[in-house]
Amino acid sequence: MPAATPPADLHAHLGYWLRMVSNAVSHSFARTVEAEGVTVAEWVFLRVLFDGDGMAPSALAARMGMTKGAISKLADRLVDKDLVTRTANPEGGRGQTLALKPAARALVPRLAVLADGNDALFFDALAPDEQAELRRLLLKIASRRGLKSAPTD
Amino acid sequence: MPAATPPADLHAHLGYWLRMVSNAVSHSFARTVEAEGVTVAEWVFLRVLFDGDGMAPSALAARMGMTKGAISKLADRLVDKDLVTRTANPEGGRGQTLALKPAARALVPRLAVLADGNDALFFDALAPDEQAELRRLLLKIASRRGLKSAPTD
DNA sequence: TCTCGATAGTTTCCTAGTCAACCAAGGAAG
DNA sequence: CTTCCTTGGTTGACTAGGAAACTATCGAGA
Repeated sequence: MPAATPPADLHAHLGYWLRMVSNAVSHSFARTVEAEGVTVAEWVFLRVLFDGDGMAPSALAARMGMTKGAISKLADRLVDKDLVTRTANPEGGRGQTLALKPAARALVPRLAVLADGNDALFFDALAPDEQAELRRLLLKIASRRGLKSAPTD
Repeated sequence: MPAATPPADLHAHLGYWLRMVSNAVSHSFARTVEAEGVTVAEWVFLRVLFDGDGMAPSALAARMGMTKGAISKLADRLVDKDLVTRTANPEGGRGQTLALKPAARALVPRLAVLADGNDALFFDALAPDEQAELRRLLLKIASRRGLKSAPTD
């Protein structure tokens, strides 16, 4: 009888390559936005708030796929940076509203440009039709698995 | 003149979808291997050591794309779990050798099965030729950007 | 043979998350 | 009206990793 089959190589898994490329893209983007004094999670936070300004933390948590606790701390940081306001429900109840300050509203478009540039940096290695194909495949997996919230890490 | 063009939507970026799918795959895998009492980084560590047993920490760091510090701590944990031995250079010098203990050698194939299963869980949403295409595209990006070390987070 | 620079590993500090316990505040059912 | 359950948000304990300072060793060149 033959020797036991060796365990699958790391490189055999699509998940491996996905993680490798994804990490490289995210890491590069993190370095880039650092110049604007912001983290990737903060960028997502601000971008979500840019449309639909005035959201509850819980809504952001759902939208960003993070826990309430993480959003709470993230909001703290952004308030400290004078980018976001946190206003309690006027009727004294619970529930608060997070909204962008003007500085953030001015910042988001600049960050968007950086995001575009970072995307191009990696995906311009592919021809336009290949980019479209990659998008299609990723969306197919995402929809099959019911993924909907934004990744941030 | 028209209103200023709005900043690109989060979903417009390929990096967004890449991160979303990658995170989902990794998170799912993390949950899975948890049953074997191991983290994803530990799995990669053990798998790398499975071939080429007896490696220096620095070699592992390079191979896994992690810092020396992270490897040092990772090795600590695995030694604590009785999966890895850390032997100092017999000649008293610096440089040490990390190697798998029998328990780890038995564990790796089980983890490999879990890795196979996790990959299938997500990528079976694609037809075989689509899987091949996805692999080709990811490899193309990885090679263009000179990515070579294993991702672990 | 000294010295200095590169290399190997560890350690400390920091960041950014999760998880789970907690503290309201609402609202429904009795 | 009151009791309880649920929901919104904060906090504290914990984890994993990066960066950089630190320690120790090796080796090359004067």
